[in-house]
Amino acid sequence: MEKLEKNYSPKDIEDRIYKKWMDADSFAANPNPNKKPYTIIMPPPNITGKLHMGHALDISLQDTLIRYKRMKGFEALWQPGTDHAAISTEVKVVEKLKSEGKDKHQLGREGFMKEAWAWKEKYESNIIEQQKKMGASCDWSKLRFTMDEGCSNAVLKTFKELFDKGLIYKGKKIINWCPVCHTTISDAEVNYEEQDGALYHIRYYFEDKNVKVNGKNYIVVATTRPETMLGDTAVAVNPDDDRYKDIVGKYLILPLVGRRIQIIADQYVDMEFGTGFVKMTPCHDPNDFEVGLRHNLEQIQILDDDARITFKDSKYDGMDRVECRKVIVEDLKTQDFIEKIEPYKHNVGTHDRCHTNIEPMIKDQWFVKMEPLAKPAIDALKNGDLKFVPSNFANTYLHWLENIKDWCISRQIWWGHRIPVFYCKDCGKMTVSDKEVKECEHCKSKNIYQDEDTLDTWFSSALWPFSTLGWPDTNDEKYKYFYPTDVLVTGYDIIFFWVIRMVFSGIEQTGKCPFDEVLIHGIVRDDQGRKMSKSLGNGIDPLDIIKDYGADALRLALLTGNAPGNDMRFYESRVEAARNFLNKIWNATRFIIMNDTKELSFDETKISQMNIDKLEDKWIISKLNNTIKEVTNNIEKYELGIALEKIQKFVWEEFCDWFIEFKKGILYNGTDEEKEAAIYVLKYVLNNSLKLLHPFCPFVTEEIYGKMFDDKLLITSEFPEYNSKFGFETEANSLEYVKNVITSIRNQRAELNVPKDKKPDILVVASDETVKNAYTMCSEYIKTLSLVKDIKFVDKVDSANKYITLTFDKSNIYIPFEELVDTEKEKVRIEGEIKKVEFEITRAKNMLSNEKFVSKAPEQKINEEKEKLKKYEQMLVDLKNTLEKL
RNA sequence: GGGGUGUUAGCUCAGCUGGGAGAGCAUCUGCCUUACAAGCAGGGGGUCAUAGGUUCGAGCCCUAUACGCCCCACCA
Repeated sequence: MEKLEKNYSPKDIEDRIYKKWMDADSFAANPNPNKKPYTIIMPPPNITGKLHMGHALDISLQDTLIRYKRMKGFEALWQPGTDHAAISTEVKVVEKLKSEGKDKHQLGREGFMKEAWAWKEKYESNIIEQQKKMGASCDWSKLRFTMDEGCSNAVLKTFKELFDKGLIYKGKKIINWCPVCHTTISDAEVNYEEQDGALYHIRYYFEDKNVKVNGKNYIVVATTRPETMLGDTAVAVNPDDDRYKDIVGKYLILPLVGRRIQIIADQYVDMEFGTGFVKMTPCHDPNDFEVGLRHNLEQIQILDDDARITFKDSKYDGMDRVECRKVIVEDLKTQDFIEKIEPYKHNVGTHDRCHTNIEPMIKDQWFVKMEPLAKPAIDALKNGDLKFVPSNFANTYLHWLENIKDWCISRQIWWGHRIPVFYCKDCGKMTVSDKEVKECEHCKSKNIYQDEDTLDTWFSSALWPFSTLGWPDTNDEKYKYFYPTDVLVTGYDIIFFWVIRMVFSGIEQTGKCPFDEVLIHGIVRDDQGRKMSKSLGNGIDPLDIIKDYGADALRLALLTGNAPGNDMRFYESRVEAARNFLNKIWNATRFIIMNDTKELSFDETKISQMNIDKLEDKWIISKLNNTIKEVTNNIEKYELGIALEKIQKFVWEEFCDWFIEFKKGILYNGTDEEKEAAIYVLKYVLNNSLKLLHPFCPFVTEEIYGKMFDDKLLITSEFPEYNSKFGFETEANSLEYVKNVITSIRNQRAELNVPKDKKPDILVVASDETVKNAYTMCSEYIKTLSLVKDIKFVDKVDSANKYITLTFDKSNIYIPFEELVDTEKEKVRIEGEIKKVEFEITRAKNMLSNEKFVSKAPEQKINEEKEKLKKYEQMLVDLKNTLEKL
């Protein structure tokens, strides 16, 4: 066995260990009839930049699960890949080109695509490097990309099938337009931001000067976007609004424009708000658009793709939308059309990628008809085919699906999957195909051209769970074996974007829900609870943390004490604590190696050879055994934070602080046989601890395991199993009793400031054989760990005032600190103890005398209380005795 | 407006199906004890937001209130 450095130093080991796994092909997962499959598909990171803390959490969770399942004997596939991230990437590439003095349109579609692919190559490899640094054990040989050939085939196939079923259609509808990115975006990509604006109250005069309302010959409409009045084609009131019943159907003259528009009645209008009149701009407001359809209103488009005004033969034509607003307001003021202007805060839709205010516009776009697709996705959840962890996210999921609108999937950008629709210049008909198209399928003309638009990025990621596994080839072995996948791990922020779309696409295309469970995690925030963002500059690069503390420490920091679905704050001190823990286990190993002078062999398959005769051996093995059971249980329920806390507690407290301390006496002064036995148990516990820990902090555990256990690989070892033979309940209880004794003596020493070199004999009065045995068997430990010279059993002591008295269940300890005992203080202390015990007795008595408790509580609980009562009553007698003697 | 969620130690958070409140950090005391000062030993610190209710028993379940956060809708 090699020696270990004094301090754990992650940077010396992590890259080397990762290479070791790669060389051994440990991450590979392939269809294997002898094993059960376990599959996680990685949410593909966008190739727009580097990974952030959120990714680090995502990776840590998935890697922990996949490593655990791998060790549990599953053929565990973690399918990696990246996402082309259509608009986001296109924006980045355009920016890059701009900085080089190039222009997208100059380059042309082909030239631009070349640049974009180069970008992809570069950023994809960065991302993969980072994932490897994190310890991600994905099967890299299966790396995929949403625009690779297989995924593209899946997209074409899906488009074609949905089109043939009538679930994809082209239509002129109102959509969200980003004037900067020059593309439509889906409803999900619109973010509403509160902005300061104004509510402009504008007078619209009646055409017929004789018509009056409230004694005036005009009405007042309120708007936040006065420039849109150029596209007004009506004014609406609520049909139940008694104030305006008489004027419905009358005509108004649009100020500045002179257009004749009618007053219509529609339920959409809220009578309570403002004046009760709403101007209708069907082309530039989604609600007005709907009203317009109901009333056959004229649609007048007044904005172009740059959000400049298009209003022929007017001074406004060609003005920017913001500029035009000022001019229009000025003109309205001059001509006395403005009633008033109020400051007004309101929500404005912005593009989530570039934060530009979006403009609703009517355009000819491609849509997915959602209602028929949503229903099976709703059913999947209701049937239990799909589960969320934590379960409350199911509400979010259902609410979205139950209120779903059609999904606009066409984008006016180049980077993405081009819509597989071809138009014939001769017959004018469309050809939709998942194969190469050479001619019009209707008239066989070769005079065809392809739709210029590409698909929403989520269209391809929706297929990710099966497109990565070989679909549409349903005979692909990977698909047959690994699909449907087991769990999807992702943040709650993309349930709408991604999770839902994968579910309905999976059900529609493969007939199966693509995963059984969705494990939702929260956002990693900064130490003040703010979202990490570029604009705030408060982001922490996972790589910086790894450089300082190692990936294992980062993983532990992210996983410890974190509950599914909850946000967490990231503190460097958390990482430090994690690193300290790793150093602890590192040094425990070092201790074992140093004391294993004969380099004894250890065969983990032959536990029966182990000599488990000491009390502390049975105790630690029983503790370990229980830890294994609980931790397994926690991991299976995705309670990784709890699992990790339990392992850490076991390793640090039970193993290091107690067990190793117990064993020091034997290792320093024991016989060879005793030493050998001790080393074996130490190795056994360490071996199992490493296995329990490996899924969480793979590097350091693998490193230690390699040094300790013949250079075998931990990653492919078996996860510990609960062993019913290792209960040892009685022995474990005895040792816990002794621990309590040791702690109590230490406590008194500390309270009284007893110097270390003062080692008294202690007197023990024990009323029970088991207790007495515990003292005898552990006498050496009590002596060493609580600095006691000797333990003497006596029947009683005459006078207590020479002693500090400690009372336990069925035993009392008397420590002769004659000159240190302040009788008065000691009395106060004992009286305090008596009060505590009396409180307990009262509590137990009350419970047991409560008829309802006795008749309704489970028997086990009642017996427990009876036991407690007995124990405390005995202790009370002992304490009172002591007090009397003082 | 609808939905979700939070309020537990000085700070950040755990607390599984209801059965005597936990961790890390911080803090105080004493220790350079030959695995580890990235450590050891010991201590202090909580009316589990408030008010009701269900229950033999509530941090946990129900109702209401207060304050906070998130998501959806997007009233011109």
